[in-house]
Amino acid sequence: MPELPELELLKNELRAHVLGRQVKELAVPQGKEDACPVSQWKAAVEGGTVVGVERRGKMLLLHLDTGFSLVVHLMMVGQLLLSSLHDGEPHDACLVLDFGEDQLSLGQVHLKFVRLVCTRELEKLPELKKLGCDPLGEGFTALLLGELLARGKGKIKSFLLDQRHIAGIGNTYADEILFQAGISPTRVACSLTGEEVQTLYLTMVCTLRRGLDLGGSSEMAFVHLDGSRGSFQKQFQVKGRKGEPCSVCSTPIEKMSVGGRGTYFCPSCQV
DNA sequence: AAGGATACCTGAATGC
DNA sequence: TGCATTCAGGTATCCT
Repeated sequence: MPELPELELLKNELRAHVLGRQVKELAVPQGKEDACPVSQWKAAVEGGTVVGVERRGKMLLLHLDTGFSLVVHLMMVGQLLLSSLHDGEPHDACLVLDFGEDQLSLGQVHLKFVRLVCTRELEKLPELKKLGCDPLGEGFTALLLGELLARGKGKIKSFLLDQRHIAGIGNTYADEILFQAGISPTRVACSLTGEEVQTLYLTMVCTLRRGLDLGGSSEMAFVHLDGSRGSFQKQFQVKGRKGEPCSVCSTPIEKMSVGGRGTYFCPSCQV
């Protein structure tokens, strides 16, 4: 599942490879034309140069000097591939940015999760407006996390997944973070002690950075711009490990449903 | 306003 | 082999 670290890696790769390049053509493959106003999009994108790449939560933003920005959410299975780096099979693209000698293709995701908007109007976009703070951003501190948690009446796992509070954490990282913090996924968010908030803050930042360092998690579909996979999934302590002994106390890892999401945890370490 | 339940979407795995 | 079903976890939306 692409979550914050995976999207952050893609952002860096896009900055390295497509920033400053001009889009010669925007191609919408056959069969996908009905999903977006093709001629409007072509007019807004073609001839434009990529002048900025940003990540907001799990969304990627490509800013063009035409005054428009592409806003993309990869959902669960979306992939971005750059033809000059990736020599495997071409995938089922729904959108292709053609830079002439090189093509960036967006695949496996429905065009309804791609937005083309005026860069000036960007902050009005509801999907962006609702996003909470970024756990790897400058302003994110243990103090701020504590203030957010104090307002949370639901379970801590659901709190972490709610993009309105903190943007970028998904089901996989949430489980790993809570395991590292020794906090049960069913604890009520506002019940965490000051010490637990501090621990949660540190493990959150640490786990996300670790995902970054290991090239992201490719348990399912995530790949880099060149098609290569990350390796963080090999380091999971709880995700997908139901029945296996906990790495700390050897108690079998359990699975339950929290807020309708599969949740792995150690019943002994996490209280 | 916030949280819970539900629906929809995709690919993978499973069953017949 | 191939089709239908189920599951998974993203988001959006409705309801309380």
